Amino acid sequence: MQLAEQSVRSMREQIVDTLRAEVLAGAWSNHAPVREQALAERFGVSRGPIRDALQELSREGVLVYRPNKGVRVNTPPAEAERQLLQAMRREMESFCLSQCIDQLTPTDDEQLADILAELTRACDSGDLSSIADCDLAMHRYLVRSASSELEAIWQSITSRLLMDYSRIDRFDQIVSEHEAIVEAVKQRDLKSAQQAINANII
Amino acid sequence: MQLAEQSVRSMREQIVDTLRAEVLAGAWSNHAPVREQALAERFGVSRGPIRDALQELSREGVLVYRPNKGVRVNTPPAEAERQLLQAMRREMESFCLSQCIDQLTPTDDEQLADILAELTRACDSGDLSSIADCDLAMHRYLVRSASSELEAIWQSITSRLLMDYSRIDRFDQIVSEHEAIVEAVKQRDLKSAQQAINANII
DNA sequence: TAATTGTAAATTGTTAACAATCCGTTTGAC
DNA sequence: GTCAAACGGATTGTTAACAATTTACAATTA
Repeated sequence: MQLAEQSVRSMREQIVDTLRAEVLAGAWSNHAPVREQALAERFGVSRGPIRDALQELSREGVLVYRPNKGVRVNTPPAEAERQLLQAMRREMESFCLSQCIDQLTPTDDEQLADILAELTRACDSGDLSSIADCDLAMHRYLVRSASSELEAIWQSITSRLLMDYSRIDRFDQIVSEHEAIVEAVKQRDLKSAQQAINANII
Repeated sequence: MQLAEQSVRSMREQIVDTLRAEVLAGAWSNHAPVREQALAERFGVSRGPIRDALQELSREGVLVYRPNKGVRVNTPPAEAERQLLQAMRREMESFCLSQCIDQLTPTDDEQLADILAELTRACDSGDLSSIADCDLAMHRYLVRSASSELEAIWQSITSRLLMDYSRIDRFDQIVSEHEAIVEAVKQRDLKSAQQAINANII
């Protein structure tokens, strides 16, 4: 029953996560409008939860909402904006590390190691969508450990930054950068962890 | 007809703005849950648009959503979080000033002067809710002038900061600080304007 | 032919009814 | 008397139908 409760609750969240991943993976054109009815049939629900999800993604910056015209995929931020957003993201994640690093448990270390393992697997198989998912999952884990409050802001910033995720190459580099993060966190070495995070967010 | 279109469109936005202002003015308890039906009757609409508005305010950090239990007023951020949010807000507004200041027109100067006049009036009459509105309106004007994209993030940060708006005293100081901002902007003096903004965000 | 108006289909916005869940209270067993 | 299960009202979650708006296309006119 707990599981049912969870899944019922997370229906909107589940739709949001699915759609976000698809948009950030570049699966959607930003010219064709997004149709509510089609999504409703695809997910097997009515238009209500779909509208909720689209609204949330609009607020997040992944989609753009226009009155009476539905939503379309947002355009990437301009270069200057992008630099600001990256600076803010670094600031947030450095802060979150400083807040949570001394309260993490071996269980957290395992979770991070699991994410890293999955990221490695994704890089080996070249699954771009999965790589992006794992990459974000690790950063999100650290943000959420520090403050669930900040997670929504972090997501807004990160989603906008990833609207042109042009850095999915150099798989080995992605893996090694995240290895450095996990290792520094495991050692509870704040400075090194912050450096590793800053090196990863480029 | 254009007016009708606008008002129809902004129904949710209107509800959001009204409720946000009330919560930030401290008009709502954070213990009593918010009831959808009551709000629907108050605004003369059905629960649908109300739910949309509550969802948006939840994502913004003003309210907190709990599955099957509705929403309640959020609690203010912890001190460390607050400092991070303030640093981010300064960074955003400084950036927005640098982006927009050279493209502002005399019309913009007038608009800012209007907001300042209203703020002065609100301070004279001691209308706390109106003071907060005008204060935010001026900062929002500058953010929006630089990038409508950033406005949503700015709103998330600012709303959370204002969850304990304890600084509504020293009316004269609020007015003079905003006078300094408007004057520096009018002179197109970026450095001074940024200083004035930083002095105002404390 | 080009522009404009009219019309119908498609789409979004809103509503009210229904289903599922939560919460306080009562009932019953021990 | 105490605790737990069950009942009932209240509230949120979801759905389908209806209203309003947009869009595409055909018909009309200059």
